[in-house]
Amino acid sequence: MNIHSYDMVRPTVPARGLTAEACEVTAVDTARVAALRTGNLCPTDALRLGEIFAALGEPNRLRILEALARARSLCVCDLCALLELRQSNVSHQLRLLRALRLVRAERSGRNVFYSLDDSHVRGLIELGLEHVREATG
Amino acid sequence: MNIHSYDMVRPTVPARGLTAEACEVTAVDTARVAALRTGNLCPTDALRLGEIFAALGEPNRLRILEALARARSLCVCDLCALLELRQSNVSHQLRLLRALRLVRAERSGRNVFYSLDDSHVRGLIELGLEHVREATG
DNA sequence: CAGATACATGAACATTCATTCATATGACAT
DNA sequence: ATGTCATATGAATGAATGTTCATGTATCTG
Repeated sequence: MNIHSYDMVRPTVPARGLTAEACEVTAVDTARVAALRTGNLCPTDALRLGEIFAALGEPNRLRILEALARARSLCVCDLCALLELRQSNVSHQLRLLRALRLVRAERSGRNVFYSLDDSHVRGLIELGLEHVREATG
Repeated sequence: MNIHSYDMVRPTVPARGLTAEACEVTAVDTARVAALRTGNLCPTDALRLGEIFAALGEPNRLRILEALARARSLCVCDLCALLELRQSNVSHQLRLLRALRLVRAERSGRNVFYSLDDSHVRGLIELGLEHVREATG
């Protein structure tokens, strides 16, 4: 995922591996495939969706989001302390999460407090946990 | 995310960047941080959860899952044709998705048909899309 | 203003990981 | 058995990206 396009500049080149490739397979149910092609997820939605999941797929970002889901809001230094991560690291992750509108920043004096900018994140984490806990058994 | 541990061998070393790090911050709300520490997401759940999201965070895997969500089941070659990906590529992705119990394989003659092994995946995709479509506006 | 604190950011580095090629396995037909 | 088709897998490689260091910016204090 071209996740480092968080400077809000959408990538102009197709994401890695999304270039058209030859399909070397012969026994294809052509009709079915054609039918599925219509009703496809539109490319930009697919791209954004992938970015969201990629953001959640990084352990430290996930921990940040999970922490913010429990605490209503936390400043950067509290996140550093809680997660035992370098301030620089946390700031970089927060920048990405901000760009994806997953978190929101609010300045208060010298501190910047972050909170979830989205009700869906909590839901995604919970739904994911359900799967994990079922699959583990 | 240590996603290439899909040989079902859980990594014995901590994932990248999860090693304990010094926290160089001074002005921490210690009480609050301590309170948040309890009730934390347990490490193994966090790891698995990250793996799930990382799996969904890769464009081609996401496209595979989205295709399987619409079609009830598809063989590898149909997936290749639909997504215009190399067979080898698709097989590798499917292997990962299998290991995470996101898809299920069923052999039928020479073909192997894949389907979603999990009701949550559909939900995760839908929830993610909701966010994307809101945030885009 | 000078110094300190909290956070942001750029560049560099190290690692992960997606994709490909080559090849192996498994199933069916002849 | 031999050949072909469908899929799986190992190794290699190139690109993406997480983390760190060094430094910059903003806010408060004295």
